[in-house]
Amino acid sequence: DAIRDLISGPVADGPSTAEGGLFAHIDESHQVDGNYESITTVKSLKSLVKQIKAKGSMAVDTETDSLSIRDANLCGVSISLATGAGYYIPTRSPEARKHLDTETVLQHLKPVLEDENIQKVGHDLKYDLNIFRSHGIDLAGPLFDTMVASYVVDATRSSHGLDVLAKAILDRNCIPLSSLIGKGKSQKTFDKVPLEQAIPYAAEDADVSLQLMKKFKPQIKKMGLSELFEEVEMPLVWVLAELEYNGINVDANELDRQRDHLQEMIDGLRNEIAVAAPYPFNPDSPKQLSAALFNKPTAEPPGLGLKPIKRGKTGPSTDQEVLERLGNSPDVETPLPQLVLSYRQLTKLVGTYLVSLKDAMSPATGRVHASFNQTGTSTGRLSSSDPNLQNIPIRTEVGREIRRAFKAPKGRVLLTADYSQIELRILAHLSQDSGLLAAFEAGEDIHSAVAAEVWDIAIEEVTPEQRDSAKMVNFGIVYGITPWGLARRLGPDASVEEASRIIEDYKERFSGITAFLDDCIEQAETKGYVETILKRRRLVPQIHARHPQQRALGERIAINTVVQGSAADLIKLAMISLEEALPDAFPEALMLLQIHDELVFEVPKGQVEKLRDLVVEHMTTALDLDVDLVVDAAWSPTWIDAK
DNA sequence: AGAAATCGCTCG
DNA sequence: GTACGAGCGATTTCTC
Repeated sequence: DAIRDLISGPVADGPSTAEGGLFAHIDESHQVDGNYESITTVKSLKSLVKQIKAKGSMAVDTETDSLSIRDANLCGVSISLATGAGYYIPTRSPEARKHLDTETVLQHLKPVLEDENIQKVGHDLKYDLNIFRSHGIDLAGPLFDTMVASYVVDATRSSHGLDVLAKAILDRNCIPLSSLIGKGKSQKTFDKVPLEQAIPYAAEDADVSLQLMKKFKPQIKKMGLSELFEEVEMPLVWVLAELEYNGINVDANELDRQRDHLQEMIDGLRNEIAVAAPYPFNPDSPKQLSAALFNKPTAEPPGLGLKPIKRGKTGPSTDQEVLERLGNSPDVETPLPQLVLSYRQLTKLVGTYLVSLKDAMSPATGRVHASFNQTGTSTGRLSSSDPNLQNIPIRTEVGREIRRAFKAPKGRVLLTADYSQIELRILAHLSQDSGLLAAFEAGEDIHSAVAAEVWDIAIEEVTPEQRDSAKMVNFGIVYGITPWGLARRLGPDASVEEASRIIEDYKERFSGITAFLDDCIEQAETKGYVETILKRRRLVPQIHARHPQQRALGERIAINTVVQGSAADLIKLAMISLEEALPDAFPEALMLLQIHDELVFEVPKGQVEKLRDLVVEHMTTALDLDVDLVVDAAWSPTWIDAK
């Protein structure tokens, strides 16, 4: 039935390009190093399936004609069962007569792919999982994802790409994909690649992944990371695949309305900027703006002669802080700083969100299917890209409006559930600081409670300013506070000495925190790495740097990674247990997004309160900490009102 | 012409 | 030059 879907269903034909032969050669330095064959008959396919069943595990990889899971067509499946060998089973190529069709191939592979007793080894399996799913195959079995394995072993690697790892760990040069499909404008899709080239390239990927697994598996075990890998990161692969497959519904008309509205205001601002400018310049260019503001009137080009406030690598900065200070300065007459601030805010919204979000909508589903990357951060957090749905505006009114375009389908609502003060609660648990634990125990407003301690006053006496300052301190502690950094954020008039005093008082009042921070640094120094609550590791080589500045960074990294990474561990556990509970309890509910301390679901309106109870329960009990976990939940047809 | 670096801004 | 962790768009600079 699912295969019939594939043929007559909504899956569109891949984009076609007319290029051919431009990159037909294979570079000599990537000599094929393995016994790689294609499988093009039912007989040999059946034989392979038999081997897979006997072996009980398989390395697998898919080739497709698109990176976007929702409109990608399968071009072939690679399988490796033994190091140095691999098979490519083409399903879509320029030489269709020479091989089996997609339906036949999947029909024969389905029993082993869906066999929960056959382990699946692969690189970035989340992608293959979704490709199979969109082709009617529900992959099953224990996973070993070599991309994630690399991440668990060393999260700070600059790349966890298969080719990069092959070079670094196996000392092997893989055939570059670009040698098959080209790059840039003339890039073609994999279905246009001749079999002669596709076979060694594709089979090699499965083989190399299998070889990497054999390196990583003992290493993970030796490092004591098997539980993190098997019980958290591998189960999470399924969850993230689900998020990406689900996508989130976006109202294109709402995006267009907002874009048109903002564009009118932008046009107006451009005119005002032109009037205020000493000479015509491009307001999108920081360099030209810098010249317009800070050049002497006699210089070329002529500027307004304002005094630079800070400088970057290439010249005076024109960032938000600088423009705000200029705008607030009584000696500055020009409206230019304020105009550019508004201009930047609006162009940011139009360019980064309104336009690109609409471009990202899948024609097949009308939804946006972002990537949730499992190996993108050094701390254990997820990241999101293509598009990034973890940085949709919320802090300003006009920005927040964008969330109005995120809309549940008819009859359904979006449910958001976010941890309250998660990093400070983690800090309280890890440090066992009596003051912080007591403050959470009492259910007090945490920033006011800290302010009361620091200034030695009753909590009722805390002024809004003191609370704001304490809030800055609380953030700062988790980031690895410095007097200079705190002073900057306390306001334009705050001195470093003042900030130092506050930090001293804080550290005295919360001595358990101080000891914890010192312990993080000491761990980094003695072991070379720090650990989160689930034993996730991050190497901190900066801790032994000779430059004091780099070393100070190492200390801040050590502190922040333990707290931020532990919070990431916690929500990952919650996601896994929720994803397990959902199909039975709420078969119509979908998990859509994770935003570091928040989860977003879509559910029929009538079920939302029951779902909220389940979500809150799983999130608050994901780990048993010495502080209570508090989760705030809200729902609405649109994201903007789910607050 | 395309890649890489820089700047600035969005989020937790 | 400075608080931690990310991704992305526009411009500018570098490289082929």
